[in-house]
Amino acid sequence: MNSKDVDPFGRLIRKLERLSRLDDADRDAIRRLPCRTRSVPAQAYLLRERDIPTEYILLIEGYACRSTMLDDGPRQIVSFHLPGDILDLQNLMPHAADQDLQTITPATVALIPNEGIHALIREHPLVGRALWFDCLVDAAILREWVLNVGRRDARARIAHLLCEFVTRVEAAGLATLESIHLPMTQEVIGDATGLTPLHVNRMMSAMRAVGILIRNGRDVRIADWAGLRAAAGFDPAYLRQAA
Amino acid sequence: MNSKDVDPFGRLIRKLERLSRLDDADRDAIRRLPCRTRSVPAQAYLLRERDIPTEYILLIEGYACRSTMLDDGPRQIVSFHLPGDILDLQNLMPHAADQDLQTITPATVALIPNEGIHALIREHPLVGRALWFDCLVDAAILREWVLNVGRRDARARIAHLLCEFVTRVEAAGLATLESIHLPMTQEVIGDATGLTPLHVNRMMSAMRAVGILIRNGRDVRIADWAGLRAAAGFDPAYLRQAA
DNA sequence: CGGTTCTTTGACGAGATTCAATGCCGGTGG
DNA sequence: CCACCGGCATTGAATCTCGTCAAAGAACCG
Repeated sequence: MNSKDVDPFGRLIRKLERLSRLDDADRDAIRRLPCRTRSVPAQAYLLRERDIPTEYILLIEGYACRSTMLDDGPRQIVSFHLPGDILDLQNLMPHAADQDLQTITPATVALIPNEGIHALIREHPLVGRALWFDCLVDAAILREWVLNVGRRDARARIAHLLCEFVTRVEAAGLATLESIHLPMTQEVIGDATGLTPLHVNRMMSAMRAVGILIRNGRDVRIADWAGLRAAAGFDPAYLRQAA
Repeated sequence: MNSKDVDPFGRLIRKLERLSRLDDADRDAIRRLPCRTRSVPAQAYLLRERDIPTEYILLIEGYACRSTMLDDGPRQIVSFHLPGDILDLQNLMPHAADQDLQTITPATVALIPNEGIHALIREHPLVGRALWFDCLVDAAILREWVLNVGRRDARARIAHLLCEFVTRVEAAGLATLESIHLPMTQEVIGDATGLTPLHVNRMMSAMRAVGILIRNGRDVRIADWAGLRAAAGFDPAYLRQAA
């Protein structure tokens, strides 16, 4: 048990403050949110399509994604989530989930009753504003994904995905460029880029061959950040975080 | 000049009320928003990447889209917009535009100074809430687009795009299924689906051949809604509007 | 160690792009 | 009112990227 465990809301607060100002009362209100925390294994479903959620899911540790299955065939991942993300804020508009939420690594989550968040937003407009901004950033990322999947070729698509992920992880203070460990398998990368895992493999091998990536066992790292960025045509402006 | 012209905010108010409750004071506040209206031709840029917007753009008549150009080559359209849509609500978070906004038909827009919208949100929380919900719906549409472009084949992709567009136009009360006229060229459809206009043409010819679409001169209409829906695997739940 | 999951390799096939031309519709001006 | 012009749609053939099939090898887990 380290100090992070006693404040499940630390990363959330830090993220919101990167987007918009909060005052002490706002931070306290967030910290007093009712919640229960759970540990879940990798590949666990946190929420399934058609479920009616009664709690918001705040990711505290580990990585997760949102995905849809196309008639039991191919899967499309539409977003990745980091510690500090509320995974289903869209649940603000009461509705059955229209996608699956799944961990990609072992994770711990905090479950917050709907009414807790609703009261927080009602009584703390600055928090509401920051959460709204967070939704806007998510939407900007989604627009970039449409572009990525729609118009880039396989190599650039994968490179762009990696650039975005690494930038987000770094901005969240979870790792540095050198120490970043990619938690996703080639299959997951394929599901996020609209490619088959086999083709992902070919492209990643090619990027290793030219020295952009290096591998250590199953662990892939970025060897040439400038090269990766160039391959992706990556411009981080849409992520709205100072480099 | 018909009665619609005198209330530029009518469609916006109607859309917001489909998402969340407003009271009389809210509606009045919207109607009193300062604005100037402009007529613009088809294919006109309303905002370009890197512009710093000072006014929100409310679409009053006609159709528009949001797009990005990939290194002066292929274009990706990431959303279509209907009358009643505010085209750059993300401008709530002050930032240079990261995409282009362009009309696809002749259109009329209302330009609303930033501070007008900001004051409206500050003083009318129900309006803020409805606008937030509107952002959530937009995000749901974007997630569906990622899936569309990432995992469906060309025919299903085009069919899905048409289903979504028609459903939105109908829900907004702009036309009925029978009377709908598609305002986009095959090139525009290609830019929205990540396909070349030539391939769009082949797929649309195929759909005409099996009786899903019919053409009258340059005007394409839907002849077999059930068939189109089936070809697309379309489920309108994500649009959050009662059928 | 043994089994499972993830990664890798090679050959082949399909769907989409590209290239090259032609045809059609609709608007404009003589 | 008709002829021309420009944008949009259409067609066919060649090419290429990515997907599919089949199988084996490497890494991690207990």
